[in-house]
Amino acid sequence: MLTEERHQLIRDQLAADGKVLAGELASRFGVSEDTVRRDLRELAKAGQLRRVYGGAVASAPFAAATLSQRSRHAVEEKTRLARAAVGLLSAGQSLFIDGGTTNEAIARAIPRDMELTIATNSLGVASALVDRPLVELIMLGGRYVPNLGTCVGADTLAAVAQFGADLFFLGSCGLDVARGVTAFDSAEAEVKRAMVKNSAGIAIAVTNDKLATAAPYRVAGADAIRHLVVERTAPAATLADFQSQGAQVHFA
Amino acid sequence: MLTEERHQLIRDQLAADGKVLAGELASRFGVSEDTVRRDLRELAKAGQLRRVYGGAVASAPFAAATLSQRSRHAVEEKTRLARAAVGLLSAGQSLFIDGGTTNEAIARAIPRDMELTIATNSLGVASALVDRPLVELIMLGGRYVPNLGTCVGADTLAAVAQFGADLFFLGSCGLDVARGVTAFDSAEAEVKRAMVKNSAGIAIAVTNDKLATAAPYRVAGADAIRHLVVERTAPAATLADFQSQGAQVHFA
DNA sequence: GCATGTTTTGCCTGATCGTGCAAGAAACAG
DNA sequence: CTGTTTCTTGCACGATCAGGCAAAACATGC
Repeated sequence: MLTEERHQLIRDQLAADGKVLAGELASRFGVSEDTVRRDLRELAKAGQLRRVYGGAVASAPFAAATLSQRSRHAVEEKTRLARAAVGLLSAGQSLFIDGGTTNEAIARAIPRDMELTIATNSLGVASALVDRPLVELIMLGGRYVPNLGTCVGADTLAAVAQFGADLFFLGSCGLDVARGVTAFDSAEAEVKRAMVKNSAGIAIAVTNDKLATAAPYRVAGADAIRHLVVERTAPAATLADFQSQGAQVHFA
Repeated sequence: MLTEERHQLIRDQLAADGKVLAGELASRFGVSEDTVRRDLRELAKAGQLRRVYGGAVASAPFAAATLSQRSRHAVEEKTRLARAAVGLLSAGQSLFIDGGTTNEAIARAIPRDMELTIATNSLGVASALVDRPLVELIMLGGRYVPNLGTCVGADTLAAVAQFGADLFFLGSCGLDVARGVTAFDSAEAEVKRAMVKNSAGIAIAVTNDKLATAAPYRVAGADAIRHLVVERTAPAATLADFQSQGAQVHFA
């Protein structure tokens, strides 16, 4: 097995799982742990991952948010949501993809052989898409906000205005039938609103903890949601409310 | 068996498997490993594959390119260059940082306690900076080009025009006293020129292999370079030429 | 046919790189 | 605190590499 091959497999697993274990890689590759450690050290030096005791995790922006803050359960759940969300896509579409860990999972779940045009203001989403040769990637620039992992501001709004999407994967901070989709940050909400305006349809993938909650800044009404991707365990009553507003519900 | 025949078979297997092993090819073709190595070397020179220890892999999609296209030595060398380049900075400055592996190394080398405003069109540079709380990061959006790892195009130019920098870390494809700084790609060169225009000073960090070489598209004249960061082993004659054009030379 | 020059190939040599092993240091868990 | 796991460092061995050299294959011109 080529050294290069191992490096690629490590990158792949990092993109998929967000982490790798030194011992596990060693037995999978049939080499000593020392060799794996050397591989990890090199990749870390090249900035492609962050070394931690026992293995490595994806380098920012995934890692910090994906692994340390969230429970493992949430990661798996989001991956499931992402797989279901990707089912809404068809080749040749153009998309807006918003920031947030769920949307990053969606970006990672996009199949490598699907041709798409994707505009995003999230560095995490963009990073997940860089090695998809069939994806035309438009980065929506602007002032980067570390807490959000996305770009916002006047420059971002100007860039959004130049793009039209068939579908918008909206990252949601709060989702309530009465309040609609809401965000915690004013500038963030502004960008989301611009994306809504330039999209033919809106899709939202959320974990249960976001359902029936609201944040200060309004992005869109509940009736604007076309597709809602939720966990199987989502409360039926809440879902029925959204369906009555015209949303299609998809289970992960 | 014709040389050309072998080359075609190698290309075929690369397209199918993504990798080839020197020893395996030798026994399959019934030639010595040396011959296979020569084949691989030629194909690599023509950019049709990427040579690695033990064989070769399909030439690089971005992720692989960033890291491994370069030898271990190059990574270390670039890290050294980066440390020296960071020495040019002082707190409170605003910077343009261009794409390229050397500039990504510079971004990683920026101290965590330094306050800076940084605009970049490179996803790699941006990713390296996301967890630096004191860095105000401006992402220059646009159409993302996988081969370059940067955003280019009209949107990028518009974003560059809105920013002014004290210093511009220019990624150089070719650097020659007569031809100046040159790039391989037309759109890339255009963005670089816009950054040059909006910067008070230009800094370039290069490994020896870029010195005294040129690419098709001109970015700036040699006299525009204020700081040139080079390896200790850089040829003195070449450096003297740049110094006579007004560049300060810094050794890694 | 024959001589000459070029290209290709295999082998050799010294150098480099990747790997596993061992010892000591460091990080973690109880 | 103690014991365990993981990590780094140094070392040795084998695999792989680039460059030089000479023989063989091939092309070219007379």
